[in-house]
Amino acid sequence: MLLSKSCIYGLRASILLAKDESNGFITIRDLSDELNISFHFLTKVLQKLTRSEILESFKGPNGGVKLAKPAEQVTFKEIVISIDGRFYKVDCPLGLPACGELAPCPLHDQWEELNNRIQNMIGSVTLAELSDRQKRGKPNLQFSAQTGS
Amino acid sequence: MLLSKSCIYGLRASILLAKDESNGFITIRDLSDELNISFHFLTKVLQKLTRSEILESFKGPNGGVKLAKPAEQVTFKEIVISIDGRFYKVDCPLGLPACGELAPCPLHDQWEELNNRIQNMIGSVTLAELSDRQKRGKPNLQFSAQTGS
DNA sequence: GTATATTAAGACAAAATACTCTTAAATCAT
DNA sequence: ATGATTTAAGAGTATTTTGTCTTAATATAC
Repeated sequence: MLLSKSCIYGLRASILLAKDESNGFITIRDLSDELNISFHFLTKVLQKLTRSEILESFKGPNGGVKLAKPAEQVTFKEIVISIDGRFYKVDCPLGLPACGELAPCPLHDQWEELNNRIQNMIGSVTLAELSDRQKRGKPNLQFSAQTGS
Repeated sequence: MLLSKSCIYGLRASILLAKDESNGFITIRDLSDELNISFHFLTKVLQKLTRSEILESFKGPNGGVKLAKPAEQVTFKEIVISIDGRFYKVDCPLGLPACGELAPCPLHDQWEELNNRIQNMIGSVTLAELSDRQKRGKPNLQFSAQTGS
C-alpha cells in the first residue's frame, strides 16, 4: 500500500470535484455514491481537506463541497499531506530515521534517486491534469465493478 | 510507510545475518538486542522467513537462525514477499484494482515507469550487496540512538 | 418559525497491525 | 535422565486504521 485508504478516497473525490467545470457545490453523498464508498467516512476525509483550505464547504440545501482554488493549483502531494498529516516521503526504505549522508543505510543511494522522482511526480501533478486525463480516457475511479487485477 | 514494520525488522535481521561471514547460527536474542527491537516479535517475523526457506533455524543450545542460501541469492523482494505475504507492488497509486491498459487511472502512465524501476531495484538488490555496503560504510541498522530526522 | 437538507463533530465498533506472554518442542551438556 | 537453552506456536493485549452511527450546527424553502 502506497497511500492510506483515507488518502486514496480524498484523491478520488478531489478528482471528481475537479472534473466539474461549473465548480458548484457537490454533496458528499453524491461523491460517495459515485465512488461507491462510505458517506460518513468520506465526510471525515473531506473535512480535513476543508480545514486545509483545499476544499470549501457549505451546509444546508444546495450545499456540499467544491475546490477552493483552481484545479491547476492543487497538487497530488498537497492532498496527501493534508489527509495523512505528514509529508509523503519515505526517507529510508529500511525506516531508519538517522539514515542520511553521514550514516546511510545500505539502500540509501539507490533509493534516493527513485524517491526524488516520486516526489517530483506527486509534487507536480495537479488535479487539473488528473481530471483531464480521466475525462479523455476511459473513466476509472470506482472501486466497485472491478474487472479484476 | 513503504514497508510494514514486520518487513523492516525482517530485512534488518537478514542483513545482519548476511554480514556474518561464518554463516553459523545466531540467536534471535542476539539479533533483537543488536537491532533494539522486541525479541518475541522478531521471532515471529523470522519464523516466516524460516518457513519460506530463506532462513534455516536450529533449536537448543548453539541454535539460532542463519541464511539458508548464499546472501548473493537472496533478494530484498523475496524477503518482503515472505513476510507481507503479497507481492510488493503498487499496481495503481489510486488503489484501483482494474487500473491497466484498458481503463487506466489518471496517474497510470506516470506511475508505471516509476513502479518498474522500484520493482527492478528491490528484485535485483541482494542481501550480499546490502551487507557489503553496510560493512564498508558507516553502519546504520539500529533504530535506537537516533540523531533525529 | 418550522421542516428539510446538508456539513461538522464526536462517540463508538470493527479490522488490521504491532507487540507481549506463556507453553511446547527440540537440542545439547552433564 | 535431568536441566538448560533455544526456536515454534498460539493466546492474549495494545495501537492504529477504517468504518458506522448519532447528534449538533448551519443554511434554505416554505
